Amino acid sequence: MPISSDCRMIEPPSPIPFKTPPRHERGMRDSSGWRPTAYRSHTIGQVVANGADMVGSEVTLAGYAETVRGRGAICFLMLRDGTGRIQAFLKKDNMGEALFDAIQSATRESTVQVTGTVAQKRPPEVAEGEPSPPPEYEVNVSTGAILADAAAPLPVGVIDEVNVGLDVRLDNRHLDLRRAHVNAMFQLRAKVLQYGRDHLISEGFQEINTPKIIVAAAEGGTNLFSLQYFETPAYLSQSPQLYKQLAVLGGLERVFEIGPAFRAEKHDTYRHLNEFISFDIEGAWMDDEDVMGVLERMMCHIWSQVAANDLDLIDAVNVFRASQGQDPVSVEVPSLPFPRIPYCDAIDIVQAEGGEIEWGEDIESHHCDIIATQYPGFHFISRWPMSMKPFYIHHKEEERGSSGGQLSRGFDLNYGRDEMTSGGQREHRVDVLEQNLRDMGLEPADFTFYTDGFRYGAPPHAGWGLGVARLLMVLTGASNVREVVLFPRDRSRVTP
RNA sequence: GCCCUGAUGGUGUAGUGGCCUAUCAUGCAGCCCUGUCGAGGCUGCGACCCGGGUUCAAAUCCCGGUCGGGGCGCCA
Repeated sequence: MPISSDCRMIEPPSPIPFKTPPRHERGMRDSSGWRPTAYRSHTIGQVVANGADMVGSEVTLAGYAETVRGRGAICFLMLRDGTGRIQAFLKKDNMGEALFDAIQSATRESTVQVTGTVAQKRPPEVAEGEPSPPPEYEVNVSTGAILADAAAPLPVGVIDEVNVGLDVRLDNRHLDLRRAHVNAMFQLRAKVLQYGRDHLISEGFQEINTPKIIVAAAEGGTNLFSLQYFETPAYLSQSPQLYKQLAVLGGLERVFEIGPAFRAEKHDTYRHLNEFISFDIEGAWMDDEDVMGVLERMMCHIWSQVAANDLDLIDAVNVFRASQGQDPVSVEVPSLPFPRIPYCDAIDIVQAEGGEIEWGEDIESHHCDIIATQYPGFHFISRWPMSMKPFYIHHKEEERGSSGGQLSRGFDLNYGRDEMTSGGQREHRVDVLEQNLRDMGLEPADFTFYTDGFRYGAPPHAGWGLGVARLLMVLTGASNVREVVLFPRDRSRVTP
């Protein structure tokens, strides 16, 4: 369409003269500090928030055509960008007829640029006795351009209330993301990572990055994806475990990493993916209790910051939930400390409620359901049997379980039935590490890539790994991790 | 890998052997309308996952396949 070739380019940015209240509209970004760009003089959010002061001034806006209501010689275009939503009012008399017709017949979700003057919108008719809504503002368009046409029909409706299957949504994630509640979930994800970072940095942790292409497993157990690294067979990392420990051994004291982990397991559940983002920390001179403290303080910080700053995003999620007949989610800041349930006590709880489990067996999901009835929020399950933990977990000889089995300093953080975090104090004595390997039927000579790091002095240390998507599930009420992962990778999905 | 369950216009659905030339919503297309705002009115468009079988007759029953959903297992 020739019209798209003459879209208006904006002069270079000037200082922003606005004081925008944060988040004027549910789920929209605060753009009060955003500068003009080549394609717009203002964000829609800036005009919506400052409309009263801007009446009569000319603005150029750009966004997605959410709806186009043609009325013959006039036309209402609801324009949306990531910061807000505003009505553009087009009158055939006020602009070129070809442009008017082009915009009036634009398909939904086409991107459109308009230039016009800000005006107060005529108030909608309200029923007798109803209060008039607060004044709103619109743009009386004098010129514009269609930047990119959207094909019709859309595979996923952006404002339709029809519920769309997850598979169709993920195949069209770029469109799915335009939906308010989905967009809000990913804003929340960024906030959770931001607040988590803020908190760890405030406790002296520094951010690191570790390699994801490795030659040997950083730890045993799970299956790895193999690949060819030039002439060498290699794998994708399943955990930063070894590397964050080496960083601590190297004197970085307190480190964290937010990065991908890959596991070639054929699991197919709402809470597992084959590529996921793991939020890991490791700290020197710490034991399991110390890092549990870091974790619960971080959780508390994240939840209280979301409660203070981002409830509009939660609201956006709840609006959608209400349309689907689901209960709203709420942000209840957890109190400190989180309950600590030693493994032995957890077994007692499950047994007392009729669950079948013996000391030394794993606490499975249906057991967690039982525990969660008594501890519905965040809770630690600590001091697991050494036999159930990897060789690098620390133990103290004298700490024995109710049946006499060796306990470890490994712990999990659960919420409800789901495991959020696994962590523990690490074994820093190389001779004990090697004995642990032998106890588990493994050959120390096969693990020198790991144990060699411990031969030159090692601080006692501890750490944990947190599944970011699982945390988001708790915060947003999502029932599947795929909801809160942009482009999830599971057993049957490698695209888009 | 196991058990259960499902596949109908672009999307979400109704439909338990003949009443299906397939329901409804949304969508899409066209027309009318110079202030709509969940716009409205009118007219259209568009679907039974694939292959085989049973039957006079299959969206519907059977078999196989493909692809989903739920539960579980596997999973530091």
